[in-house]
Amino acid sequence: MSKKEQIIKESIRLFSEYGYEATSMTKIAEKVDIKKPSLYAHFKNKEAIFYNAVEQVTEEYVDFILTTIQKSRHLSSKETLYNVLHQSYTNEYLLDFLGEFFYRFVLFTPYEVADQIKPLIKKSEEQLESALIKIIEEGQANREIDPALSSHVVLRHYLFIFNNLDVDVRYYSLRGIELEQYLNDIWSVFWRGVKN
Amino acid sequence: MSKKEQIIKESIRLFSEYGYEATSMTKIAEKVDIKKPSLYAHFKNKEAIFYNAVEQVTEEYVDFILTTIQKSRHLSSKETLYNVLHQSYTNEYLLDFLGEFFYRFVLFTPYEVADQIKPLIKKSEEQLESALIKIIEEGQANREIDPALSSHVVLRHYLFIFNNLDVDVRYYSLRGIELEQYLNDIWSVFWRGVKN
DNA sequence: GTCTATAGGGAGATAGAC
DNA sequence: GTCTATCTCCCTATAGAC
Repeated sequence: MSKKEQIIKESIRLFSEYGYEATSMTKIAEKVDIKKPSLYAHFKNKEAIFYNAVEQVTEEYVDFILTTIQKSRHLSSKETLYNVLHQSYTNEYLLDFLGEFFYRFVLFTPYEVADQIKPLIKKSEEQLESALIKIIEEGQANREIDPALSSHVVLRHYLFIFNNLDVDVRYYSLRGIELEQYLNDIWSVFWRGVKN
Repeated sequence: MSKKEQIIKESIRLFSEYGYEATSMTKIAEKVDIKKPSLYAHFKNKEAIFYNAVEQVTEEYVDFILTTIQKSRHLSSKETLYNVLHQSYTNEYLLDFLGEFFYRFVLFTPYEVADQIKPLIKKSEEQLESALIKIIEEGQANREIDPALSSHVVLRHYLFIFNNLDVDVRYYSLRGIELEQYLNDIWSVFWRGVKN
């Protein structure tokens, strides 16, 4: 792994744990075992490191979800929707590094870099939404999901769960069986609420 | 309003907008029209200001919810649960100042002050949960809510909505009719999912 | 309680040798 | 690309006069 890649990798961890302001260039340099000024040979400034970190995280995040959807293509809409949730929350790398970072900065974007990173996040959202709405509409065509419901209402609640489970998982430090139970509780009410 | 109260009031706004680290003592001092060192006549340090801010926000937040529940006592469980959500998200003060602050620091507590403020937040959660579980169990006794569901599963989904709507409202900048629509979409799937 | 002045430290960033 | 040395700025916090 090149120094540049190492810097991104370690900065993702630091930014997620401490936040943007509280992550100093010195700390990043220590993690990749160089001195602070050497960072500037790889990136123009701290904002550039952050931008590259966001870019990598959103790409990996979207890739993971789209791949999971692909793999579930032969299953019912119910199973696909459940799998996407389940896989997202039982994959440790996704949960511990990408997810932590993604949600911290989606929710509370540092002022100085907001303009730069908002387009990156918006793009990732659009990719996910267009993949999910297809599955929901297929489910309605199959009569798995109540066709009387607007597909956008179903998508809205699903995305609501998808996005915010992350918040709860982190907040309550849910792992293993507890996480599984939590996911199933939330899912069961959702599915009762949309099934045909 | 005393200077001390002014400091808390303005610091709540600043902390919510910029976060803990990015809110400096100088900015707080400017907002209350004194010089930075004068702040130290009122509070020991920045952490103390933050602690007092959290304390005030959690108290006002819980008070508001418990009062709303009280006022809805003569209504059905369905109406009470809906009202609590609706009132919380159509009250501007709650949404713009208390909510913004509360969720920012519930989700991403600054390292240095985490140990101090976590008990404050935990207490507020417990107060809300014990009030809500009563309403849900009443609803099951009345046959409004499916008694076959565990009341804790219902509470979990309700709290999930209650807590995380805030995240979405802020993220999508939902206001007025859009917010109303969003709330109703989420509510409709939830109620379909728990009703008898 | 409020001020001016300042200590002391850490931040981001740059210059220039190797 | 990496380093040492350093600049400049802003931070929290304190000393001490009024």
